[in-house]
Amino acid sequence: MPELPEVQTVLNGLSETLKGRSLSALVCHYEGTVIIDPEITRSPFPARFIGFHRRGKYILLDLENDTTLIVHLRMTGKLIFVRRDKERTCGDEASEEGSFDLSSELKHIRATITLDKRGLVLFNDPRTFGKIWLCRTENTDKYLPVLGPEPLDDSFDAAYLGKKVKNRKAPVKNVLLDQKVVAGLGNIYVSEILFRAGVSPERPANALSAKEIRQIVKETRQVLSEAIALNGTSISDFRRIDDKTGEFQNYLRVYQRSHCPQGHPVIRIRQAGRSSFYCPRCQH
DNA sequence: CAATGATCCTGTCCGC
DNA sequence: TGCGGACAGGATCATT
Repeated sequence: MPELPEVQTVLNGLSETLKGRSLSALVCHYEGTVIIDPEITRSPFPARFIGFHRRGKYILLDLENDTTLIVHLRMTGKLIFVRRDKERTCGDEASEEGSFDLSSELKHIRATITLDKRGLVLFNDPRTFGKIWLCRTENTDKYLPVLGPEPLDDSFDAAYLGKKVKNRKAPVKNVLLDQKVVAGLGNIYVSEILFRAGVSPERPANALSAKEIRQIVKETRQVLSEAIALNGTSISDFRRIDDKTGEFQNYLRVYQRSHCPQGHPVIRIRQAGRSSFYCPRCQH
């Protein structure tokens, strides 16, 4: 379930791998996965990648010819870079860390992003929720929903969050998952942030103290920064574009844990149709 | 506008 | 062994 740190990790891999290269074709293998802006009237290909950005959980790849490729991985989306070398016969590549069994992935390839003769990127997505849009760059905002501030930007501060929670009596967990409040958080990181902030996910958002709001902002920054530095959380099947895992799953304190770091039992409740993990002795 | 629930989808897991 | 059902959950839509 890619959230902001996982999306940033994928983007980092893309910008490294695609820099200086061109997009030469975009093929959809599952109806609805690829959406083309009707304002694109003639083929923009080939087009060099000239910008690599992230907004919330959206990946934005700017291309020449005033076009932008937008990718949202949703639940199970995965981008897989496939190198097409002339000589792939030597066995050393297969034994490299990060190699993967492509044949087991082929069943769920929903789109192919063709670069050049030497490589392509496959969009693997078993549950088909993911999307790829190709739009005119000036239309990018029309293809993105309304999103709150980036949690790592200065604009996401206690004053802002205080204002947003003031009229929300829903549990703080639900409010932090709302992408219009803050962009990029998902189920894993909200659980971790609230644990570190010592706040129960069940607390009504409008009942938080100023101190707790400050704490949530601070821990949001901290948790996301740590997770990005560790290339995200590979809890189910998240992988980087070279199939390497992230490392942050080793540092989760409550998400899918039976006990918190203090040794107290972690309980699991259901909120807004999703699991929340928290420690009732550490979080109030 | 806020809150809630259904929906989309398929691999995996559990109980019988 | 196999089958039905629950579950995983990001975003969107409909309803209250």
